Amino acid sequence: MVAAEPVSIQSPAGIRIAKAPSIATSGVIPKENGPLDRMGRVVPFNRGSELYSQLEPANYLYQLISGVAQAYRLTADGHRQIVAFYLPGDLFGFEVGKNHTLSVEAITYARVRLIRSSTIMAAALTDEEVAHQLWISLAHEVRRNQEHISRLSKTARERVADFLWEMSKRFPNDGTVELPMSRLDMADYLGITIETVSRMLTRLMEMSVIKISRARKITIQDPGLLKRLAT
Amino acid sequence: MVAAEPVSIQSPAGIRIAKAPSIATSGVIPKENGPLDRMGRVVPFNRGSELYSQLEPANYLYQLISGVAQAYRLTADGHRQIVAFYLPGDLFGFEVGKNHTLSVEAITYARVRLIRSSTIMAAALTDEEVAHQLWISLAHEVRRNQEHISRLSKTARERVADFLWEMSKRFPNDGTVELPMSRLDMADYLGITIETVSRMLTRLMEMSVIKISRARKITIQDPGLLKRLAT
DNA sequence: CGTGCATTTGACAGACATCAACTAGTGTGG
DNA sequence: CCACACTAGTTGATGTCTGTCAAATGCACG
Repeated sequence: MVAAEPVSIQSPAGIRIAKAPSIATSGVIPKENGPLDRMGRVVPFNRGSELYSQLEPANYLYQLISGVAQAYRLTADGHRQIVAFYLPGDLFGFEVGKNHTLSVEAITYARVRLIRSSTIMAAALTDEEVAHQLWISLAHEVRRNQEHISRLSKTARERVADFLWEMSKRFPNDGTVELPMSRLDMADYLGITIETVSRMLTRLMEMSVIKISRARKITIQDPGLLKRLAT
Repeated sequence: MVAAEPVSIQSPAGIRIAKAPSIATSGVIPKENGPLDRMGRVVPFNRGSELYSQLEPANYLYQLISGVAQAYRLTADGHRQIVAFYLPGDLFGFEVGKNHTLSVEAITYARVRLIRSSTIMAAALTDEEVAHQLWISLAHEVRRNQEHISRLSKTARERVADFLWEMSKRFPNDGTVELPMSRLDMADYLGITIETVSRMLTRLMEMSVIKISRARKITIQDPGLLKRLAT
């Protein structure tokens, strides 16, 4: 039962969040009132702590209540590929085999609902709402992955522009985005280097497409052009 | 009812397969005896014909019985990104919205089981086997997409090597692979140009990792090295 | 007000794309 | 059945984009 009690091991409630920058990601509205709300239990994770790890047995499904998490894969040669960012409402952790193939870590303080796979599978057989919710969540994950695949065969500028565009849609705080992730996270997600990410952001700024107040606080000044640059 | 009767419009039974090259993809063993075998109906598609298209209403789920298909997205600037290759047994076509976000076309003659989404969803609520099969298929698609995301942040040589490695696993004809797709298809899947695909294949051949009998008939001579080159 | 990490900027090198020409394999028509 | 035509695939020369290495700057926290 490796993953049975992640809280007590990885993020004891009450511990202050280490090195948390003053980022208002907590302002993201948690998705509410799904049919899963009464299942499982909610567990808090501190920034940087792992929800689960590659090769670990997969017995739970995870629903993000608040905060942001990232799923990544470490290759033998030390490279890290971030496969997805998870936002409130996202359901993840389904596996075809017995074990997880990705690691997932919280990149901000996050509250996560853990539900036993067996429990949810049983519930889906009797409760149409649960089945529907599961279906929608999986289909969403498939679609986001497909979009990311498209993103990864674009130029660096297009990837960065597309990334900002997606983030501005997923964090609907008018035209300003508080990025919860570092440049390195963005780079590992977009399959480019941090230097290239930085350069492309600078170029977008020079083109007056965006305004960079602080490194992680970015305002979309010309959404139309940004979208077009994302192709 | 755009997609209601694809056969009669797109691939009338009895018509000879246009320009079919002498490729033995029909040798791939169709997956057998799933719980879906009695649902829907089986429809033949000729090489090059569309199973469904981007923006079309999504009312069906598709299960490939035999042959090979590819899912792709066309962008405004004319670029084509192939998101996935589907092989016998694969289930696809689930969408979160009302319409498809990808187009899917057969790249060999293919037999495809079409099942109404509403039918299969209803069946999943009463039949545990159907629910399980659906779950497994979706999870497989998620995993394959995740692996493709990893693939797309590698070097060209690694992408090609990884591609060959995957194909040799998915078409288990001992060490020889009959590729059903063109170099252009491979390029659009791997996010590189046909010239680069060709050069990397040549390099792998020069390294004695593979042997290229004909352009699409490739023998893996050194599986260990191929896997290592795929990183 | 420093200290340390995150981010940006610069110079240069390497990988891949592009443009162009050539070769080989496949289907067609005599 | 063979020759031709056409498309698919390969190879070469060159340019551009992105990676790499190095250094400077800025921001958050103590």
